[in-house]
Amino acid sequence: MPELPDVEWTRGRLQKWMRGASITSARSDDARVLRPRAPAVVMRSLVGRRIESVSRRGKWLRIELDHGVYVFSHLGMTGEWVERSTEEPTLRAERVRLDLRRADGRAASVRYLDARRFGRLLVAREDILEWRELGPDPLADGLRVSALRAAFARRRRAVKETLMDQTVLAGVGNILATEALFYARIDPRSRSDALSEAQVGAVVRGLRKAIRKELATRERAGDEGWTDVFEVYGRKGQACRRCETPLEHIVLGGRGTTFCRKCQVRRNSRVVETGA
DNA sequence: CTCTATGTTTAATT
DNA sequence: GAATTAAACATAGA
Repeated sequence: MPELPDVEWTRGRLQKWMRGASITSARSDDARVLRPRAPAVVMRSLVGRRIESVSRRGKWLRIELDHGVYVFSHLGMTGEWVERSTEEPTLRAERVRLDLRRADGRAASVRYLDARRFGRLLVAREDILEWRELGPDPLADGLRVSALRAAFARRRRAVKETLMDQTVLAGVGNILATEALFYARIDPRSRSDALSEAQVGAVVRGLRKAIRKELATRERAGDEGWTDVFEVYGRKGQACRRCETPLEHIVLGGRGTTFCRKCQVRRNSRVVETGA
């Protein structure tokens, strides 16, 4: 589930479920998700706290409790938060359970599910390093071409890898990077430091378009499931929607990467590589 | 059985 | 030391 649009959608739902409520019970025995601290210790620190707000930077969620306590949640690859009744038994892949008492006296139960357990849940009294090191968030801070171009210029990696670097931009994952580069008509293998101002501008517009599209898909779906329709992600071998050419699939930085070799032009600097 | 997966961290290598 | 690359993590689904 987890890129900026999914996490933002999750933030809204968590806030709706939790704001103003108090935690009556907190349970988890999952040492992996709660790493590096002991589950019982973490859970004990939550009982009795009231939830004030839920915020997000990049792919991190920050649930703000009273007494200056923060719960940081990262969804990893397969994490999700759901709301159930307190009677609902433990769900498949349920790792954390928070039972709540709302302002109106009603009880509710919010669960964190995560099959692969790449996600994390941390409790702290200040912002954690992973949160502080994040680059600008496209929604909270906006995207600025000049700043992004400067960050691009400092890296020699492929533009897709640079886009997914969370210290460059917070929240861009494999889907958003793949889709944005298709909209921008730039080959994902292009070195980020080879892009012109105009090309970085195209990447920024591509990111905005991809983010808006995914947020809209989620909003429209409400509580129902939805199917994301992508331009290129997950469409290896299928026809490019722009020129019908079969889409290419490569591995870049260890991640599957789909693109159109005809529409997406490679932008490389002319500087000769060092070495043989 | 094999391959792939919306992410990040860590060890190894250049 | 900085940068890059591969492997690891854990599980489900095609």
